Amino acid sequence: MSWTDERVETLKKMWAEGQSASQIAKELGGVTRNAVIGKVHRLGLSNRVGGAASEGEEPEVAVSPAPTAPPRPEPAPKPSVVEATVRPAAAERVVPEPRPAAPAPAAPSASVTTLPIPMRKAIIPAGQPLPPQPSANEISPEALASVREVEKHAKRLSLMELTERTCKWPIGDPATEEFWFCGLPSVPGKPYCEAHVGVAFQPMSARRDRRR
DNA sequence: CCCTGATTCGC
DNA sequence: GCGAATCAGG
Repeated sequence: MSWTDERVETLKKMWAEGQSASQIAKELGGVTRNAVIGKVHRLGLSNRVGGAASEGEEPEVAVSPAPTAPPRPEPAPKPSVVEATVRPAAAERVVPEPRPAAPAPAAPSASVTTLPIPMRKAIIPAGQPLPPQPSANEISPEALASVREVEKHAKRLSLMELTERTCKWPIGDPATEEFWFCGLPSVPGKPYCEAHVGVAFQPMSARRDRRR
């Protein structure tokens, strides 16, 4: 592969957006991140922003006002399909992506930290109706408990911190602060970790047998 | 170990 | 000019 004008354009664009060299390399294909970095330097667009020089990461918010397509965890095999109970005023939904994640206030018990009693909205997000959530009874109680246990140890990654080797299972309510991605090591080739693969990919028979 | 960018240097 | 190897770091 060679650096055609088009490929260079993609490189410039992505680099400007703050994409990492490896992500750019994947996008372009046929080149390694080293090649991308080498090219970036030759093009003289090294330090992305005037300031900072050293060190590794943290996308540093807002470098570009109009990001094209924010990388999102592939829609992937939907964790448990749905019998979405469309809510009344669900008219203006913007995110059609079905998501797993439990509606329950996550791990309530010990997670109560030391906060007074602020956010009430944290419990009732109101506004945008939540995407269809797989009802708890879609999976066996044991499995559910097991997953909950694992989720306590989740790495709690943000969208930007996800990689091909991190579990992309969302935990919590996207409308609140109580939201993050599992982040544990994903099963090679799968988008989720061992525990979440278990609840995400269920044999049809098992699912049917469990339905009421 | 995973990942990041930076540099070097033979081709 | 190119990019693998290597370095330095989180």
